[in-house]
Amino acid sequence: MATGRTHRPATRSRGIPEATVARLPLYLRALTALSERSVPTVSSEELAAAAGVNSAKLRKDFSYLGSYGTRGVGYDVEYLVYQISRELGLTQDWPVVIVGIGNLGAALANYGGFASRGFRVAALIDADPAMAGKPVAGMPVQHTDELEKIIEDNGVSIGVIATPAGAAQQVSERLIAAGVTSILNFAPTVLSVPEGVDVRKVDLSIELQILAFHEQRKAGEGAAAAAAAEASSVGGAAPAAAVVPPAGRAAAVARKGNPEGDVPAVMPA
Amino acid sequence: MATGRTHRPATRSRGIPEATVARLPLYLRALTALSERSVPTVSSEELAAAAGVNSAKLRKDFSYLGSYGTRGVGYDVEYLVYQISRELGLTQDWPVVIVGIGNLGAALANYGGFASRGFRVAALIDADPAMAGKPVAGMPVQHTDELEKIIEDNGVSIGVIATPAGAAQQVSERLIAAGVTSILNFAPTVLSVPEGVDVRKVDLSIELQILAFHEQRKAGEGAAAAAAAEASSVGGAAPAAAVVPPAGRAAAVARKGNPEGDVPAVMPA
DNA sequence: CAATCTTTGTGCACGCGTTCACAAAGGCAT
DNA sequence: ATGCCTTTGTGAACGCGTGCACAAAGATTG
Repeated sequence: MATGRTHRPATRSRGIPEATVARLPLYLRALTALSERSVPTVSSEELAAAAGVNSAKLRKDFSYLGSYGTRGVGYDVEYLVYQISRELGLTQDWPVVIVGIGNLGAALANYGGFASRGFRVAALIDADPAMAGKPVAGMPVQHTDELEKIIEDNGVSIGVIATPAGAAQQVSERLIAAGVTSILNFAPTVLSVPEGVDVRKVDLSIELQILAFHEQRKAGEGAAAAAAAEASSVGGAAPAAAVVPPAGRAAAVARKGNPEGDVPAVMPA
Repeated sequence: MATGRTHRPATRSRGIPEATVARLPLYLRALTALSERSVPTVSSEELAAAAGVNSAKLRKDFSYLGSYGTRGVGYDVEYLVYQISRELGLTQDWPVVIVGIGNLGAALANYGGFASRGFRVAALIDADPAMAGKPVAGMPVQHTDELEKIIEDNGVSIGVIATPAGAAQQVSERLIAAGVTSILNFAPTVLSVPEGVDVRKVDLSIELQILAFHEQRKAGEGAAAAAAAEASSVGGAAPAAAVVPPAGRAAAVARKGNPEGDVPAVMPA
């Protein structure tokens, strides 16, 4: 997965642990699938398997919601779907705006599942005047100048930022000033926002780098491990540390141009 | 951020805590920016601010790498960039394949930052025969039949799945069988993979749902809190629990069709 | 109606991650 | 050369999250 929440640990939301909240959508998805197959009840064991988690963890998670299971039987699928949906606030309508209609923004706009769970794309906004009026996903792109008006008129509280990194902070400030209090940020930047505003980040680059780290480890254990691996197992970083010249730096790394700092996680224009 | 890692807690990679690994790309980005501005050194305080974390946490993170800071001065930017890059395995070339060239897959293929940090798109793969040969991001899309050959010929170990949810599991199995050991999954499904394979998931829908949860809480605290909030503060779930009829279920929630279970986080086709 | 069997709900312990706070280290000025 | 001032590196405490393991609860069967 992507990176975790930024800023504002949100301590503990009304008694429901953050970790549990993050899993509820997972359970909901699995439950919805069961519901469509008209399965009446599920045991924690089955559902946990479907969601890819530990059954004890799942039971504990549900216990925070008030646990409506029946011992010896399991959980009522329909009822749980309702409970979780309500807890997540999915029983109401959430208008969202997408700012930055580049490659990624357009892809997001076309995302079908967007509308399904209570989320509705209220507007597509882009700073490029040439984009204004162009239909994307059956909806005309509007110019950034309209941002404030759109937010207020539609009562938007959730904004999606898919702009280049350079514009993200400013866009977030405008969104927040206009009333947005939750932001999903696809731009590769750390947004600094005031207290009370939630930001979640999705960053392809970071995900790949984390995978690369583990990938390198796997490879290192196999063959290359013997390369320079003098058993200096200080439990520390890596064996190569002793090989690297304390001054032989960035040559192989410091890449020219903008490494990726100026475009959102996904973006061409 | 998106959702966290799936399966395989990867215990603790060679002494570097997983949480630290997840932050290294963040530091690297901030350091790269400093490097481009030719800033020679940074203090943990400054860098931490740029990366949006606590300075003590940053220092501890760096201490796992072997800490190359100078007391009273700070860290050498260039050197740190190199160290982190090496630690993340970014000094080598990582060929990746993107499977599922729909809206999202295409957007990912066009992602500029992809190539910059050592990641190189080796191939674009799609199951639709009509897509075969079509150029996307200046590269011809290849048919799924070629998948195994492509993986092996290019020594690909990282795969990106951007297919509909229904195809994801099968695609992952083929990728893994062909030699892929790290997967970045954009499809809204839980992939079950064998030991040793790393999977990270990016799921727009889940992110939005988590934001909605917090958004609802914020709104609830303000006005609606008084609605049915009899001080039944059991520390449990929510006040509304007492309001919901124990049998009045899914009506408002169980949406028809496929809620979003069949398309990747972003995707039209 | 009683016994049995299944499955929930949770007390408890453990480990990771975060944060504080401070001693050690090193540069720099005098 | 000596002392001051800054900043690192880390010991220790704390809190969250996870998972085990089991008692309580209820359905089901005879």
